[in-house]
Amino acid sequence: MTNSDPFLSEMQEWVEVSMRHSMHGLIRHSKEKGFSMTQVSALFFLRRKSSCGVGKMAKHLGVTNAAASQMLERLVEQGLILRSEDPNDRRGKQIVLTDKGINLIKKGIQARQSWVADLIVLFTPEQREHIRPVLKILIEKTKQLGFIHGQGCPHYKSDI
Amino acid sequence: MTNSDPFLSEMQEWVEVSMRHSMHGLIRHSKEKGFSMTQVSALFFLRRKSSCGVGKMAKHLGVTNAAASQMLERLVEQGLILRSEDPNDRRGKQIVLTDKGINLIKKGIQARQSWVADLIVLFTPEQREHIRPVLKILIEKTKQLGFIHGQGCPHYKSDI
DNA sequence: TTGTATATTAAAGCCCGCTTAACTATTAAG
DNA sequence: CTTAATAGTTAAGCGGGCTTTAATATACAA
Repeated sequence: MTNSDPFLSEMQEWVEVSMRHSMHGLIRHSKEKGFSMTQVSALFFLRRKSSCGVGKMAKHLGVTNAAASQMLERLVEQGLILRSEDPNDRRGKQIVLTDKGINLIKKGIQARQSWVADLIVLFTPEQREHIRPVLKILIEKTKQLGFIHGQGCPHYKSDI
Repeated sequence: MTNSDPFLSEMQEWVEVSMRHSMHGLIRHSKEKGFSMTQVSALFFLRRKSSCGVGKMAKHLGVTNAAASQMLERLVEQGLILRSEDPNDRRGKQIVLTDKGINLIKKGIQARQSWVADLIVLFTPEQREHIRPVLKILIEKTKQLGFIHGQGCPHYKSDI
């Protein structure tokens, strides 16, 4: 059960501690604003996709079309998304974020990242310069990973 | 709105990409097993605290005592936690994880961190040796942060 | 003993998220 | 044109998670 690779262990520990702080901020923010994780997940997905149909959203969330349709209806009522007919295929709908929805997401991201501002003041300028190139390569490789996964597993790309 | 500090931006970008992968794994795992985020959050909290009372749990989750009591009852029925009388104060209850609950959490953590194993193979041995000391200091400082926050803000320490 | 504070439980009711099944509307294929 | 296939909505129903309100049990203090 235990890890023999210290590099893996350290990476996992870093993910664990950073996740704890990020989730703290995001969950508290969502709860205060009265949004469920499903709704937040849907909004984050829309932010990445710019626009999508009901079926795409359902696939992303891993629920039926009916469930997605109902959930999106609530988001429309709250003024967070816009749902209009797809001009190319009138069977479909185009769903986009409203300004209100965009602002809500921005607040969510801020809440999720607020601890980072508290963290970085703990580093000296020398430490920062030492950390930066490592961060860059971590980000770069992790993004590659996302791309690879995106091809092999097109459904359920969580954006939270 | 935009960040002038490149170090802050890079740290935030890292949080964003790593969160996406971690949440992907955790949400999918929880959904497959049929557990809500509230339940998962409660189990993670118990894992950190070893044991706690209903009131503590309610404060952690940000809900009323009644809500926490009901949710814990469901976890008892599922065999994930044990709820017994506190011998020191017979008004209270002691809640601890069962082996089944511990195993479920371990699976959740694995699901959350599975992408890390895919990530680290992308690094050369030289890169790993370069990254490791940086990870150590990031972890160390972030843990300090958690401790500071824990004193100023004793409620709502999210463990997810 | 009599309050008073603390902690847990029960009951009623609401909303959310999900499912299945049935339905409408549009597009594509024969 | 008829028949399918596709996209989305609607309705009924279930259970979860939450609240408020009220009831209960224990501990401690005057």
